[in-house]
Amino acid sequence: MQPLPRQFFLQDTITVSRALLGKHLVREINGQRLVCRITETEAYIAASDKACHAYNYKRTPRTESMFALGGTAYIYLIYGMYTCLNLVTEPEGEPCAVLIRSAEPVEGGDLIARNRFGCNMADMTAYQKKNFLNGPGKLCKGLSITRQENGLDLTAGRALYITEGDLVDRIQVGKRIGIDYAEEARDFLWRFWI
DNA sequence: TTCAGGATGTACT
DNA sequence: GTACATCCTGAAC
Repeated sequence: MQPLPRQFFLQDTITVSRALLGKHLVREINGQRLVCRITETEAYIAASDKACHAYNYKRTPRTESMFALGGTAYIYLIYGMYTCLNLVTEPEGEPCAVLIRSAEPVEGGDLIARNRFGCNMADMTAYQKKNFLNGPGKLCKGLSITRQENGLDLTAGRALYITEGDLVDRIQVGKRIGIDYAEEARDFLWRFWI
């Protein structure tokens, strides 16, 4: 399966956020292929969004990769111990991105389970199954995504990329999570899930 | 099943 | 020094 092309990521951020639902996120590491289906996303848009790290085009070492053109990975450390994966959107110089909040395994499930819990999928408890990849930090842990992948080109078809997945028809919309500090932006309906 | 609290380090004031 | 696009544990119910 081919990686989605540059053009996909250069679209409007909300459009990309919705379009990413059902797509497959592919992680290649140590010659292994880990694939999961994206089920929840959030949009972050520099120009209008106080919750965006690059709000008002604020450029810092951390936000640098958000300024790259669409199709770049923006990965940062949160709360001192977890990483979050974002896919940069829009043309170069527009620091916008989509946070991948949750997913479900499609291929390489045992390897993902080992990254998460140190056991195969069949040995996971009911609680672990329910909390497998349903959060941005959990997803990165399961797919072995770290800040080393920050700035990576998602269209090159190596290490990390997106492919066509499943068609999706009932998209849910709501407020974003964990950004109560962001004044009016906390009420933007920029979270999408299946 | 829900809830409070702590872990932990980087970015930015 | 403070806040943070989170997650896990343990206790109460």
